[in-house]
Amino acid sequence: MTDALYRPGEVAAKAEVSTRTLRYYEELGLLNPAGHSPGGSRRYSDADVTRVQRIRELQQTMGFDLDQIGDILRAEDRLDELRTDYRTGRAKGRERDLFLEAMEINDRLRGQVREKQAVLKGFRRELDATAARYRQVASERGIDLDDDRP
Amino acid sequence: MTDALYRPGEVAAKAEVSTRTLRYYEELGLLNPAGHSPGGSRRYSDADVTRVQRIRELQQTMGFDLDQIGDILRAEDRLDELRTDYRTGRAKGRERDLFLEAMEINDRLRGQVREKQAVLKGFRRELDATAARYRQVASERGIDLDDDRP
DNA sequence: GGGTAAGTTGACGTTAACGTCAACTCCGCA
DNA sequence: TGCGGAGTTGACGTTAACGTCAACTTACCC
Repeated sequence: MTDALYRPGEVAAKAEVSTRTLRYYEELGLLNPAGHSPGGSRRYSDADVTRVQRIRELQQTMGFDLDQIGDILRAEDRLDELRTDYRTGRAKGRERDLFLEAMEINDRLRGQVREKQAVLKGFRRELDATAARYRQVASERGIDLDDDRP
Repeated sequence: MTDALYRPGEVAAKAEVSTRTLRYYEELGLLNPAGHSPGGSRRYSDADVTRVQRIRELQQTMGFDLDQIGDILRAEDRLDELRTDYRTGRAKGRERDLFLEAMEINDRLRGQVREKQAVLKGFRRELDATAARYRQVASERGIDLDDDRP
Protein backbone atom coordinates (compact mmCIF):
# COMPACT_ATOMS: atom_id res chain seq x y z
CA MET A 1 0.00 0.00 0.00
CA THR A 2 2.08 2.84 -1.26
CA ASP A 3 0.21 6.04 -0.60
CA ALA A 4 3.04 8.38 -1.52
CA LEU A 5 2.14 11.61 -3.23
CA TYR A 6 4.18 13.02 -6.08
CA ARG A 7 4.69 16.51 -7.32
CA PRO A 8 3.83 17.40 -10.91
CA GLY A 9 7.44 17.37 -12.06
CA GLU A 10 8.02 13.86 -10.73
CA VAL A 11 4.92 12.51 -12.39
CA ALA A 12 5.82 14.21 -15.63
CA ALA A 13 9.24 12.55 -15.55
CA LYS A 14 7.84 9.12 -14.66
CA ALA A 15 5.25 9.19 -17.40
CA GLU A 16 7.43 11.03 -19.91
CA VAL A 17 5.03 13.88 -20.48
CA SER A 18 5.20 17.59 -19.67
CA THR A 19 3.57 19.16 -16.64
CA ARG A 20 1.49 21.12 -19.11
CA THR A 21 0.14 17.85 -20.41
CA LEU A 22 -0.87 16.84 -16.89
CA ARG A 23 -2.84 20.05 -16.48
CA TYR A 24 -4.35 19.61 -19.93
CA TYR A 25 -5.56 16.13 -19.08
CA GLU A 26 -7.04 17.51 -15.91
CA GLU A 27 -8.76 20.24 -17.89
CA LEU A 28 -10.32 17.55 -20.08
CA GLY A 29 -11.43 15.59 -17.04
CA LEU A 30 -9.18 12.64 -17.78
CA LEU A 31 -7.06 12.96 -14.68
CA ASN A 32 -7.59 14.32 -11.20
CA PRO A 33 -4.73 14.75 -8.77
CA ALA A 34 -5.22 12.62 -5.65
CA GLY A 35 -4.83 15.77 -3.58
CA HIS A 36 -3.27 19.17 -3.17
CA SER A 37 -0.65 20.68 -0.89
CA PRO A 38 -1.86 23.20 1.71
CA GLY A 39 -0.70 25.93 -0.67
CA GLY A 40 -2.69 24.50 -3.55
CA SER A 41 -0.01 22.67 -5.52
CA ARG A 42 -1.10 19.39 -7.13
CA ARG A 43 -0.13 16.07 -5.59
CA TYR A 44 -0.49 12.84 -7.55
CA SER A 45 -0.77 9.23 -6.38
CA ASP A 46 0.70 6.09 -7.93
CA ALA A 47 -2.68 5.38 -9.44
CA ASP A 48 -2.56 8.78 -11.10
CA VAL A 49 0.82 7.96 -12.60
CA THR A 50 -0.36 4.68 -14.09
CA ARG A 51 -3.42 6.47 -15.36
CA VAL A 52 -1.28 8.91 -17.28
CA GLN A 53 0.76 6.04 -18.69
CA ARG A 54 -2.42 4.33 -19.70
CA ILE A 55 -3.65 7.46 -21.47
CA ARG A 56 -0.41 7.64 -23.42
CA GLU A 57 -0.61 4.01 -24.42
CA LEU A 58 -4.18 4.30 -25.56
CA GLN A 59 -3.24 7.41 -27.46
CA GLN A 60 0.00 6.37 -29.08
CA THR A 61 -0.18 2.69 -29.80
CA MET A 62 -3.92 2.29 -29.91
CA GLY A 63 -4.52 5.45 -31.89
CA PHE A 64 -7.47 6.73 -29.87
CA ASP A 65 -7.89 10.46 -29.45
CA LEU A 66 -8.30 12.02 -26.03
CA ASP A 67 -12.03 12.17 -26.47
CA GLN A 68 -12.39 8.44 -27.03
CA ILE A 69 -9.88 7.82 -24.27
CA GLY A 70 -12.16 9.81 -22.02
CA ASP A 71 -14.98 7.42 -22.89
CA ILE A 72 -12.82 4.40 -22.19
CA LEU A 73 -11.56 5.71 -18.87
CA ARG A 74 -15.03 6.70 -17.78
CA ALA A 75 -16.21 3.23 -18.67
CA GLU A 76 -13.46 1.65 -16.62
CA ASP A 77 -14.13 3.99 -13.74
CA ARG A 78 -17.74 2.99 -13.90
CA LEU A 79 -16.72 -0.64 -13.67
CA ASP A 80 -14.79 0.09 -10.49
CA GLU A 81 -17.82 1.90 -9.15
CA LEU A 82 -20.04 -1.03 -9.89
CA ARG A 83 -17.60 -3.38 -8.20
CA THR A 84 -17.55 -1.31 -5.03
CA ASP A 85 -21.30 -0.98 -5.08
CA TYR A 86 -21.45 -4.70 -5.38
CA ARG A 87 -18.93 -5.54 -2.69
CA THR A 88 -20.35 -3.12 -0.17
CA GLY A 89 -23.72 -4.69 -0.66
CA ARG A 90 -25.05 -1.39 -1.86
CA ALA A 91 -26.37 -3.11 -4.94
CA LYS A 92 -29.28 -4.81 -3.11
CA GLY A 93 -31.44 -6.43 -5.76
CA ARG A 94 -29.69 -4.84 -8.71
CA GLU A 95 -26.66 -7.13 -8.94
CA ARG A 96 -27.69 -8.59 -12.25
CA ASP A 97 -28.19 -5.19 -13.84
CA LEU A 98 -24.78 -4.12 -12.60
CA PHE A 99 -23.16 -7.15 -14.14
CA LEU A 100 -24.93 -6.61 -17.40
CA GLU A 101 -23.86 -3.01 -17.60
CA ALA A 102 -20.29 -3.89 -16.73
CA MET A 103 -20.10 -6.57 -19.38
CA GLU A 104 -21.63 -4.35 -21.99
CA ILE A 105 -18.94 -1.76 -21.41
CA ASN A 106 -16.32 -4.44 -21.53
CA ASP A 107 -17.71 -5.87 -24.75
CA ARG A 108 -17.69 -2.51 -26.46
CA LEU A 109 -14.03 -2.05 -25.71
CA ARG A 110 -13.22 -5.56 -26.85
CA GLY A 111 -15.01 -4.92 -30.11
CA GLN A 112 -12.83 -1.92 -30.85
CA VAL A 113 -9.68 -3.81 -30.02
CA ARG A 114 -10.65 -6.77 -32.17
CA GLU A 115 -11.27 -4.50 -35.11
CA LYS A 116 -7.82 -3.03 -34.87
CA GLN A 117 -6.30 -6.45 -34.39
CA ALA A 118 -7.94 -7.66 -37.58
CA VAL A 119 -6.57 -4.79 -39.64
CA LEU A 120 -3.13 -5.27 -38.15
CA LYS A 121 -3.20 -8.96 -38.92
CA GLY A 122 -4.05 -8.24 -42.53
CA PHE A 123 -1.32 -5.71 -42.84
CA ARG A 124 1.19 -8.06 -41.34
CA ARG A 125 0.17 -10.91 -43.62
CA GLU A 126 0.94 -8.72 -46.60
CA LEU A 127 4.34 -7.90 -45.21
CA ASP A 128 5.09 -11.51 -44.46
CA ALA A 129 4.00 -12.59 -47.92
CA THR A 130 6.25 -9.99 -49.49
CA ALA A 131 9.17 -11.14 -47.40
CA ALA A 132 8.53 -14.73 -48.38
CA ARG A 133 8.49 -13.82 -52.06
CA TYR A 134 11.82 -12.11 -51.74
CA ARG A 135 13.34 -15.06 -49.99
CA GLN A 136 12.07 -17.46 -52.60
CA VAL A 137 13.26 -15.50 -55.60
CA ALA A 138 16.59 -15.03 -53.90
CA SER A 139 16.98 -18.74 -53.31
CA GLU A 140 15.97 -19.50 -56.89
CA ARG A 141 18.74 -17.24 -58.05
CA GLY A 142 21.17 -18.73 -55.60
CA ILE A 143 21.63 -15.51 -53.64
CA ASP A 144 22.51 -15.93 -50.00
CA LEU A 145 20.77 -13.21 -48.02
CA ASP A 146 21.79 -14.30 -44.55
CA ASP A 147 25.50 -14.32 -45.15
CA ASP A 148 27.27 -11.14 -44.05
CA ARG A 149 29.92 -10.70 -46.64
CA PRO A 150 32.78 -8.30 -45.91
CA MET B 1 -6.19 -4.32 -67.19
CA THR B 2 -8.50 -1.52 -66.34
CA ASP B 3 -6.82 1.71 -67.36
CA ALA B 4 -9.83 3.93 -66.76
CA LEU B 5 -9.19 7.38 -65.42
CA TYR B 6 -11.39 8.96 -62.78
CA ARG B 7 -12.15 12.54 -62.00
CA PRO B 8 -11.44 13.91 -58.53
CA GLY B 9 -15.06 13.75 -57.44
CA GLU B 10 -15.37 10.09 -58.32
CA VAL B 11 -12.19 9.16 -56.48
CA ALA B 12 -13.28 11.17 -53.48
CA ALA B 13 -16.56 9.26 -53.40
CA LYS B 14 -14.91 5.86 -53.85
CA ALA B 15 -12.37 6.45 -51.09
CA GLU B 16 -14.73 8.40 -48.85
CA VAL B 17 -12.55 11.47 -48.61
CA SER B 18 -12.99 15.03 -49.87
CA THR B 19 -11.42 16.35 -53.04
CA ARG B 20 -9.54 18.75 -50.81
CA THR B 21 -7.97 15.76 -49.12
CA LEU B 22 -6.82 14.42 -52.46
CA ARG B 23 -5.08 17.68 -53.24
CA TYR B 24 -3.60 17.80 -49.76
CA TYR B 25 -2.12 14.33 -50.18
CA GLU B 26 -0.69 15.42 -53.48
CA GLU B 27 0.79 18.50 -51.84
CA LEU B 28 2.52 16.23 -49.34
CA GLY B 29 3.82 14.00 -52.11
CA LEU B 30 1.78 11.00 -51.01
CA LEU B 31 -0.31 10.79 -54.14
CA ASN B 32 0.19 11.74 -57.77
CA PRO B 33 -2.66 11.66 -60.26
CA ALA B 34 -1.97 9.21 -63.09
CA GLY B 35 -2.55 12.06 -65.52
CA HIS B 36 -4.34 15.26 -66.37
CA SER B 37 -6.99 16.29 -68.84
CA PRO B 38 -5.91 18.57 -71.70
CA GLY B 39 -7.28 21.47 -69.70
CA GLY B 40 -5.29 20.55 -66.62
CA SER B 41 -7.87 18.76 -64.50
CA ARG B 42 -6.59 15.78 -62.48
CA ARG B 43 -7.30 12.22 -63.62
CA TYR B 44 -6.74 9.29 -61.26
CA SER B 45 -6.16 5.60 -61.98
CA ASP B 46 -7.42 2.58 -60.05
CA ALA B 47 -4.01 2.31 -58.45
CA ASP B 48 -4.42 5.87 -57.21
CA VAL B 49 -7.75 4.98 -55.65
CA THR B 50 -6.37 2.00 -53.77
CA ARG B 51 -3.44 4.15 -52.71
CA VAL B 52 -5.81 6.65 -51.12
CA GLN B 53 -7.64 3.82 -49.38
CA ARG B 54 -4.35 2.49 -48.12
CA ILE B 55 -3.41 5.90 -46.76
CA ARG B 56 -6.67 6.06 -44.87
CA GLU B 57 -6.22 2.60 -43.41
CA LEU B 58 -2.69 3.31 -42.29
CA GLN B 59 -3.92 6.55 -40.79
CA GLN B 60 -7.09 5.46 -39.10
CA THR B 61 -6.63 1.93 -37.90
CA MET B 62 -2.87 1.84 -37.72
CA GLY B 63 -2.53 5.24 -36.13
CA PHE B 64 0.32 6.50 -38.28
CA ASP B 65 0.47 10.19 -39.17
CA LEU B 66 0.81 11.33 -42.76
CA ASP B 67 4.50 11.83 -42.31
CA GLN B 68 5.14 8.23 -41.28
CA ILE B 69 2.74 7.09 -43.97
CA GLY B 70 4.90 8.97 -46.43
CA ASP B 71 7.88 6.92 -45.26
CA ILE B 72 5.97 3.69 -45.59
CA LEU B 73 4.66 4.48 -49.05
CA ARG B 74 8.05 5.60 -50.22
CA ALA B 75 9.51 2.36 -48.91
CA GLU B 76 6.91 0.33 -50.76
CA ASP B 77 7.45 2.35 -53.92
CA ARG B 78 11.13 1.68 -53.59
CA LEU B 79 10.42 -2.03 -53.36
CA ASP B 80 8.52 -1.84 -56.63
CA GLU B 81 11.42 0.02 -58.15
CA LEU B 82 13.87 -2.60 -57.01
CA ARG B 83 11.66 -5.32 -58.47
CA THR B 84 11.53 -3.65 -61.85
CA ASP B 85 15.23 -3.01 -61.79
CA TYR B 86 15.69 -6.65 -61.04
CA ARG B 87 13.31 -8.00 -63.65
CA THR B 88 14.59 -5.78 -66.42
CA GLY B 89 18.05 -7.02 -65.68
CA ARG B 90 19.11 -3.49 -64.88
CA ALA B 91 20.48 -4.73 -61.60
CA LYS B 92 23.56 -6.34 -63.15
CA GLY B 93 25.76 -7.52 -60.29
CA ARG B 94 23.83 -5.72 -57.57
CA GLU B 95 20.99 -8.19 -57.13
CA ARG B 96 22.04 -9.16 -53.66
CA ASP B 97 22.22 -5.55 -52.50
CA LEU B 98 18.80 -4.90 -53.91
CA PHE B 99 17.36 -7.84 -52.02
CA LEU B 100 19.02 -6.78 -48.82
CA GLU B 101 17.67 -3.26 -49.09
CA ALA B 102 14.21 -4.53 -49.91
CA MET B 103 14.16 -6.86 -46.96
CA GLU B 104 15.46 -4.23 -44.61
CA ILE B 105 12.59 -1.96 -45.56
CA ASN B 106 10.18 -4.81 -45.13
CA ASP B 107 11.64 -5.72 -41.75
CA ARG B 108 11.30 -2.19 -40.44
CA LEU B 109 7.64 -2.13 -41.27
CA ARG B 110 7.10 -5.53 -39.74
CA GLY B 111 8.80 -4.37 -36.58
CA GLN B 112 6.38 -1.48 -36.21
CA VAL B 113 3.40 -3.70 -36.83
CA ARG B 114 4.57 -6.30 -34.33
CA GLU B 115 4.99 -3.63 -31.69
CA LYS B 116 1.44 -2.48 -32.13
CA GLN B 117 0.19 -6.04 -32.16
CA ALA B 118 1.92 -6.71 -28.87
CA VAL B 119 0.31 -3.74 -27.17
CA LEU B 120 -3.07 -4.67 -28.55
CA LYS B 121 -2.69 -8.22 -27.35
CA GLY B 122 -1.90 -7.02 -23.85
CA PHE B 123 -4.84 -4.68 -23.83
CA ARG B 124 -7.13 -7.39 -25.01
CA ARG B 125 -5.88 -9.86 -22.42
CA GLU B 126 -6.81 -7.38 -19.73
CA LEU B 127 -10.27 -7.00 -21.15
CA ASP B 128 -10.72 -10.75 -21.44
CA ALA B 129 -9.52 -11.28 -17.91
CA THR B 130 -11.96 -8.70 -16.61
CA ALA B 131 -14.80 -10.32 -18.49
CA ALA B 132 -13.84 -13.71 -17.09
CA ARG B 133 -13.84 -12.36 -13.54
CA TYR B 134 -17.30 -10.95 -13.99
CA ARG B 135 -18.60 -14.20 -15.31
CA GLN B 136 -17.10 -16.16 -12.47
CA VAL B 137 -18.40 -13.94 -9.71
CA ALA B 138 -21.78 -13.96 -11.36
CA SER B 139 -21.89 -17.72 -11.47
CA GLU B 140 -20.77 -17.96 -7.85
CA ARG B 141 -23.68 -15.78 -6.89
CA GLY B 142 -26.04 -17.73 -9.05
CA ILE B 143 -26.77 -14.87 -11.38
CA ASP B 144 -27.67 -15.84 -14.93
CA LEU B 145 -26.20 -13.25 -17.28
CA ASP B 146 -27.24 -14.85 -20.56
CA ASP B 147 -30.92 -15.03 -19.85
CA ASP B 148 -32.96 -12.15 -21.23
CA ARG B 149 -35.55 -11.60 -18.60
CA PRO B 150 -38.60 -9.48 -19.47
C1' DG C 1 14.18 33.08 6.81
C1' DG C 2 15.78 33.77 2.56
C1' DG C 3 16.95 32.29 -1.94
C1' DT C 4 16.02 29.35 -5.70
C1' DA C 5 13.81 25.62 -7.95
C1' DA C 6 9.19 24.11 -8.77
C1' DG C 7 4.26 25.16 -9.42
C1' DT C 8 0.06 28.11 -10.66
C1' DT C 9 -3.17 30.51 -13.71
C1' DG C 10 -3.98 32.92 -18.00
C1' DA C 11 -3.12 33.78 -22.44
C1' DC C 12 -1.35 33.32 -26.77
C1' DG C 13 1.47 30.38 -30.25
C1' DT C 14 1.98 26.04 -33.09
C1' DT C 15 1.34 21.97 -36.02
C1' DA C 16 -1.24 18.48 -38.52
C1' DA C 17 -4.96 17.56 -41.36
C1' DC C 18 -7.98 19.08 -43.39
C1' DG C 19 -12.68 22.59 -44.14
C1' DT C 20 -14.27 26.51 -46.42
C1' DC C 21 -14.75 30.41 -49.23
C1' DA C 22 -13.71 33.18 -53.57
C1' DA C 23 -12.87 33.92 -58.18
C1' DC C 24 -12.09 31.62 -62.19
C1' DT C 25 -11.73 27.81 -65.68
C1' DC C 26 -13.00 23.42 -67.68
C1' DC C 27 -16.10 19.62 -69.19
C1' DG C 28 -19.96 17.31 -71.14
C1' DC C 29 -24.08 17.59 -73.52
C1' DA C 30 -28.59 19.59 -75.36
C1' DT D 1 -22.45 27.03 -78.48
C1' DG D 2 -23.94 27.95 -74.37
C1' DC D 3 -24.75 26.62 -69.65
C1' DG D 4 -24.65 24.34 -65.15
C1' DG D 5 -22.01 21.37 -62.55
C1' DA D 6 -17.22 19.88 -61.59
C1' DG D 7 -12.39 21.39 -60.98
C1' DT D 8 -8.44 24.71 -60.03
C1' DT D 9 -5.45 27.67 -57.30
C1' DG D 10 -4.89 30.67 -53.34
C1' DA D 11 -5.91 32.05 -49.08
C1' DC D 12 -7.76 32.00 -44.74
C1' DG D 13 -10.38 29.29 -40.92
C1' DT D 14 -10.62 25.30 -37.53
C1' DT D 15 -9.68 21.68 -34.08
C1' DA D 16 -6.85 18.74 -31.17
C1' DA D 17 -3.07 18.44 -28.26
C1' DC D 18 -0.13 20.43 -26.45
C1' DG D 19 4.30 24.34 -26.28
C1' DT D 20 5.65 28.60 -24.48
C1' DC D 21 5.85 32.89 -22.03
C1' DA D 22 4.63 36.09 -18.30
C1' DA D 23 3.74 37.35 -13.78
C1' DC D 24 3.23 35.44 -9.47
C1' DT D 25 3.04 32.12 -5.49
C1' DT D 26 4.80 27.77 -3.04
C1' DA D 27 7.97 24.56 -1.51
C1' DC D 28 12.12 22.96 0.35
C1' DC D 29 17.04 23.46 2.07
C1' DC D 30 20.98 25.49 4.39
